[in-house]
Amino acid sequence: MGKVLPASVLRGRETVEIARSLLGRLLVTRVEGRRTVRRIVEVEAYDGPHDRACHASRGRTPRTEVMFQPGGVWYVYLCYGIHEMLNLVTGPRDYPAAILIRGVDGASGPGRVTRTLDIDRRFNGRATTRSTGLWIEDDGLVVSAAGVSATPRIGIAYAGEPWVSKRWRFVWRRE
DNA sequence: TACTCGATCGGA
DNA sequence: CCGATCGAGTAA
Repeated sequence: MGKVLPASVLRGRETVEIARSLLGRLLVTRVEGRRTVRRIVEVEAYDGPHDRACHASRGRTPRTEVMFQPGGVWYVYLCYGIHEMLNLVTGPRDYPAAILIRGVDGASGPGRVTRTLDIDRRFNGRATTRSTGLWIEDDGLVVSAAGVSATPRIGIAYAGEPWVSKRWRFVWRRE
């Protein structure tokens, strides 16, 4: 395995860059003794109160409260009444930002990621540490820039310009 | 309380 | 293309 990704690297302001750097890292779960390890291959950044695609752009509400915490906790919410969405909160305290995990090895799509790994809202607000059962590891794998593509984010047409056009979705295609 | 709509997915 | 399915957010 690798080293647990420390919260300190998630508390920087460069959420978009942090998102890109999550590609190739390992998403690890440990629930009731069962362990899963999946490499992250697709992510999306939701960066700050001005980003109209970011849930927290409407202000601090019970649901978005977790996004205002310092980076290093999970934000998990229910989408379309069916799908659990797994996000990693980033940035300093009171700066709402998060990274949606959209794909891992063998699971493409945010709803499939959580269904495959049995991740749901019970992880909301928990830290990204071993003790919570859901964390990220870095095993040193190098992801070459040539294998990473940046595209607009999915399903956020309502956000309008310039947010719909921001290329804040990152997909890693292995060579 | 009464709406509307969504960071999606699977099936027709 | 469309329905599923439910909770957050808003207006009243």
